[in-house]
Amino acid sequence: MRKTSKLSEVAKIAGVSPITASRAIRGVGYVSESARARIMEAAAQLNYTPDMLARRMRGDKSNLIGVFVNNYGSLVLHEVTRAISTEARARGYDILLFNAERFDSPARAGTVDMLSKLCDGLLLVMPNGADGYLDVLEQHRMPCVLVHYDARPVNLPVMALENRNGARMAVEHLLALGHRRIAFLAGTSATGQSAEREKGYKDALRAAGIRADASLIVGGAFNQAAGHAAAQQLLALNRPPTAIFAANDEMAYGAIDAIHSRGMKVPGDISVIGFDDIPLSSHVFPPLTTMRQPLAELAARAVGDVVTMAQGGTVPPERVPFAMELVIRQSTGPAATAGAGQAADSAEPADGNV
Amino acid sequence: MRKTSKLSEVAKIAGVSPITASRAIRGVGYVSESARARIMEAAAQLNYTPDMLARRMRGDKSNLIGVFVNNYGSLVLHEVTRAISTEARARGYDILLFNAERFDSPARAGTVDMLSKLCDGLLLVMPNGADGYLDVLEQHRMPCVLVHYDARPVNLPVMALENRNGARMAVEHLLALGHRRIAFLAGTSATGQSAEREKGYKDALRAAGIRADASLIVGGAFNQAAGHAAAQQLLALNRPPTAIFAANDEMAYGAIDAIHSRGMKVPGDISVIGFDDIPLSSHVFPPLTTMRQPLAELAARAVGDVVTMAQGGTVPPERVPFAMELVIRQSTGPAATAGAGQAADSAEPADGNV
DNA sequence: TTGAAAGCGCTAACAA
DNA sequence: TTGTTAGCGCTTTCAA
Repeated sequence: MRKTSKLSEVAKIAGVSPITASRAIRGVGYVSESARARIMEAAAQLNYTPDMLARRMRGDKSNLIGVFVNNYGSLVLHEVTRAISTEARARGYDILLFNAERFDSPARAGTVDMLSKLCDGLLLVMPNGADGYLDVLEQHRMPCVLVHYDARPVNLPVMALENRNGARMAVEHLLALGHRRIAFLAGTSATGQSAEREKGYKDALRAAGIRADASLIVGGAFNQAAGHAAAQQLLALNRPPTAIFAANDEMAYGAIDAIHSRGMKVPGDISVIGFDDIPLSSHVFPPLTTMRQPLAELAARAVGDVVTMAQGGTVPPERVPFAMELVIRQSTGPAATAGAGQAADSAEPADGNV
Repeated sequence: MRKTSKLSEVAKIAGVSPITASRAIRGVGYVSESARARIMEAAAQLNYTPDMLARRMRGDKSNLIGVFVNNYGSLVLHEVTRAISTEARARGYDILLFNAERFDSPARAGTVDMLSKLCDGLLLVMPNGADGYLDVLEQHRMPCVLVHYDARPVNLPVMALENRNGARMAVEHLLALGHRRIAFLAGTSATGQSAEREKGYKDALRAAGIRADASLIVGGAFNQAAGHAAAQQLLALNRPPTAIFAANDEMAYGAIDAIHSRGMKVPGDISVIGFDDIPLSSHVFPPLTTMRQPLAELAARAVGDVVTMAQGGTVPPERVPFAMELVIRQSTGPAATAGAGQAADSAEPADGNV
């Protein structure tokens, strides 16, 4: 029993031809009761399972949705994937997660190609706008939806956060607290999301009559280490900011660490606001004020759309925007006096987190 | 160019037979220089990529390692997967992540089967000991390694944490701080890990001459919600514990929340220690004391072993143990007085987290 | 140096 | 109701 049994073996035992066995097993077409019984018994005895690879090579459905990502490490990505997975299973599809780093890299080309053949549809999560694979996909008739993408237009359905508007809301929250020197911690440029968030940041400053200060925009990657490094750089300025808007929650964590390790307090000395609202943000210290993304709705729509396409339906290649919501916790507070160079007064850590 | 081009098309353009084209493209066997040149040009022109599905159906390598998991949601799992991914790529393999919930569920059977055919090797992360698929794998000659599994013996290589010993160390830390009423927050029974940790918990108590109190062992799942619920139950006891050992970090977070929302302090009123040391544990409040697992080494060994098997080597079907290390942060402190029913004195929150 | 035949496991289309 | 033929895209004999 070490090797998988094949249809022809089942057929031989049942004393029929392979195609008859195939029919019986799939429950398609005419098969006499007696033959069916014999076949099913033989199949059970041999522990037969159809070879989906072979089926798929013929062009049949696999009921699999490929989720292509560029970075296993990210926590937001983890949340997005989880939401997608839940949604897909609810619709009878399973998820195959593949980390390509870059879909058009020659080393992955074959695999990417194979997986797109294997899967009924594809979800590209946070794809790199510079990735040539996007163009390939436009041309293929492969059902495909982009998620968390806000870069150059692509002729495919795109689920995008309202990055610009959300960022603007975040900065407006800071402005309302009296902050004037507000820094922006930028992420990577890959998906275009960071650039949009930066635009929103500038929108808010402009509307408040504040000139953007180039030295207050730093960053480089959507992770903790980058947030930490960027915050350190900001804290070393002659006139450090009194508030920081991080392009995502993970960067915010890093910034908070950097502030703490300088002996300063959040939000007493510096306020920090993030973006995404991953579940952990209510558990870090201090609980993070951030912009929440409607993860469940976004995943539902994304999966719904690929499934529709996979089943032959049509989905317009439009950008579908999802609104962000401000979640106020305890990492933001009123602006202190002027420059927050030295540890000033400590503020209200408030009560425990839920 | 919408459909993928096939070898026969390349061959036709180059004016050779498919098999010759195949040879040229794979760089195998004799092909005249002129033919080779024509073929390569045709391939480039058609943007040809070999169909790995077809190749694989003939039994060729895919350079893919399938990682089967039961639960996308878990944070530990996320860390494990990330480590595995890094390690695999370093060895020239890519990872295909599949969430089966239960590998032997009839609904997944076909997919699981196909994926095991598709991949050169399999890594089962935190598999369910009750899963019949484990038996199937024993019989297949499929290269396969279990990771984070500590249940019934299986005739396959298993990477296992020193769950029992690690748990004992955790509880000993609590004992050394003067705690006598120590609770255990159990996880799910699926992988056997929780049961082993519970044994270690009892070992430590026994060695300290303390009788285990059944009412102090509660739990049910390896997540925050379960930790929260379990802690609430403990806090409602007539004589609540002064310290809690959670079967993993996520449960510990939940427990800390429950304690906080009762208006009590950690570790002032109750100490909490976790298990795993996921990166976030140094960022929660208070920074979590926990047992660190040697993630990188474990992943390296796991991947190394499947790869060895995939390449024809042999790996003994042994349990490979990995030692845990106590990481003391700020969620554990000296036991207060007797019963910690009411909020007693607040303790040392110490300085900021790194 | 090249190609024809055969087959991986399965099933649609077309007989019988 | 059952079976034969043919083919998905590729590559390993074996022969030319």
